[in-house]
Amino acid sequence: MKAPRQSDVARLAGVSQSAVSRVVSGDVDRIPVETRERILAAVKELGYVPNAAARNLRNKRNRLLGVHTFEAVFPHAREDFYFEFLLGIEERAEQLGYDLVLFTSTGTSDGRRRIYRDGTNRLNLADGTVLLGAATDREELARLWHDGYLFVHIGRREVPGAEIPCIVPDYIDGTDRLVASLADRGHRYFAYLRQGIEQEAYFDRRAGYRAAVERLGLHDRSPGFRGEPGLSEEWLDELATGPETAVVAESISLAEELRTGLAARGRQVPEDLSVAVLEGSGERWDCLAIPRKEIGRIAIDALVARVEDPEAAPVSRLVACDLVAGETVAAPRAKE
Amino acid sequence: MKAPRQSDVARLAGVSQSAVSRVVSGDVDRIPVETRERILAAVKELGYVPNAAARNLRNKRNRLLGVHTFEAVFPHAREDFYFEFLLGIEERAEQLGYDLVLFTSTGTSDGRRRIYRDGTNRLNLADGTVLLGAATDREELARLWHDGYLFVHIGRREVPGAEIPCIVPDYIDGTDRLVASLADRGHRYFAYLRQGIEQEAYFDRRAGYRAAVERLGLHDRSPGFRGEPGLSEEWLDELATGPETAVVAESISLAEELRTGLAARGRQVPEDLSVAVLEGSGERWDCLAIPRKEIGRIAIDALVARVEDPEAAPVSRLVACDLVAGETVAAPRAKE
DNA sequence: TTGAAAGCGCTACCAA
DNA sequence: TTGGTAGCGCTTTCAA
Repeated sequence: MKAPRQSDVARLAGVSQSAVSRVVSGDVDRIPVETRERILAAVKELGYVPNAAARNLRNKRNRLLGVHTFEAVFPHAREDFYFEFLLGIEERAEQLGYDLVLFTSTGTSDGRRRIYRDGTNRLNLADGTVLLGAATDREELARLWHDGYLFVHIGRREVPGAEIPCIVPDYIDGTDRLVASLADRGHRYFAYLRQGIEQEAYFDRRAGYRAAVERLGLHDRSPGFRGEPGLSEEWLDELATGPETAVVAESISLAEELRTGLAARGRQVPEDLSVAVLEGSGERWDCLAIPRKEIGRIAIDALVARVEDPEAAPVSRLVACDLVAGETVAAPRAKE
Repeated sequence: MKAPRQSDVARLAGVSQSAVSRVVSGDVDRIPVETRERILAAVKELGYVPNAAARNLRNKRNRLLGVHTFEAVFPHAREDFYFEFLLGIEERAEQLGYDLVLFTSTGTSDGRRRIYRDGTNRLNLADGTVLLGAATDREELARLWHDGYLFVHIGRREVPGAEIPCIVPDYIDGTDRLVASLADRGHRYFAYLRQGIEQEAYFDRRAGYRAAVERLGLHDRSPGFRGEPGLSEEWLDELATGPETAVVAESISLAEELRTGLAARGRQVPEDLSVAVLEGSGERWDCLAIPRKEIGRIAIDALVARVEDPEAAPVSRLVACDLVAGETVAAPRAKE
């Protein structure tokens, strides 16, 4: 019942162990057909299967890619956060013939998952790892990078002193195009609703917004544009009566708050005010769609490229976002 | 940039490699604190992390559990088929400090995943593997079992000549209890709607149904009870007018067909006829709920028990199903 | 064409 | 308490 080794196969076939190794690992060029068939027969008879651990040790390769999420995958998969990424990751890994390791072992009691635990990490089980998720501990990323691990991060993460390879939605360009499409429909007076989150992904949206406003000579006198988060009653009053005809919101919840506030003031979306959202939406908002599945695929490609060519330089990639038409944008209406 | 090994640490700390090994693998009893701290300092300075492949080769253990599904996980996760199982698997693996390998590499062009590919399999990457999914190739299971792999199968699978350890919902008992609960409410005349699927899980439901009918002295003259699948127009006519007051259906789709057919005959569920379903349901059917998450957890426990004690005998486990009350069962009404 | 042998990095046994 | 050393099963070089 013990697993047979190459030496067992070799003995049975009456050849040397190295011959067996050559045959089973497909380096078959210089082995006569007849010998090969004897070996293959012995392999079959004994039910020989190569020992993965030994191969890994020898080859420094695994055909194993890691997926590290900073919290449990499946509870969130349902909420679609990880889900689409994983879809792309799994699909591409399957196409390329890699297996996937889910790093689940380092969960802490608070539900977060760390990379290092007791100064050690298991990422080297895999040939390379995709990191994804919110609120990464930047120290860990920096250390990982310094330790020379092969990884890519989904979502932009800037860490001083390290150059993290990231696959990121191009929020700058996406936001810029979204604003441009509003301008195309005739909007000139804009307002921006900002969240209280200070993170790379939001910096990008703000940069894209500002760029479009300046380039297209649009007007924005909103607190959000000047850096103030949230939506005040005063601004709702302003929006209800002021010159603004289009609002760009960082989140669906802000957009919803806006719609409610406007309704209370007798204003409708999109008849009185057009609203677009800078994140994906299952509902009918006009919005920016993050191509999550594609990002997952690209992350695997980026990783595999480096696994298979260790000389290859780490690269970050921007992935274009789609503009999704909904029912919350219309042409501007002149206010009385 | 090359990963440091124990020998590097040893040199820096001025001790032998075996001392380093002892310290980093926690076998620390007989090492003076002072030495240990020197070693730990060297570990930290070099950023040493143990090589998983080497450990694995040496220890024959990985703290890695495999998950093999017979098709892609994520597309189906959404439909809730794999999802709840995986939730339990992930949760328990995390608690026990194991990582998970998703075997994605053996996808074939038709979307199915095999275990063996070119006579080889990668399951030995993991200490043990949970197999789950529909339509397993029984040959592969038999071979796996013969080759002495450590695995458990979610869902019952009988293979001649092999004794597959399975974690299965207890359909026999669950169906029996469901029928008993109908009988408790006063139902005596039953009908059974059978699918055209011949699989262990359905055999069990049928066995449980038969057992309850016989034990409780109930009546059933339905074709389904006698072995005929589907739901004919004739039977709908019979059910609309006959003595039956309760119907047990193997699937939601059969139950829906029934409801539609009865409605066409002026009969309502549950006023005229109570209906219970032998699978889970997001809707309002009275049904049997498969405790998927718990099964996932138990599968991991069963696997880990054997990983950690190779002497332990493989066991199959039955997991009790819950009866879920819906809106499709009522007390029987005397037919006019 | 074939085989002997040197490691891959680690653990654990045994001797000092 | 410490360290030398023998492998774990495999790949690959080098020599026959």
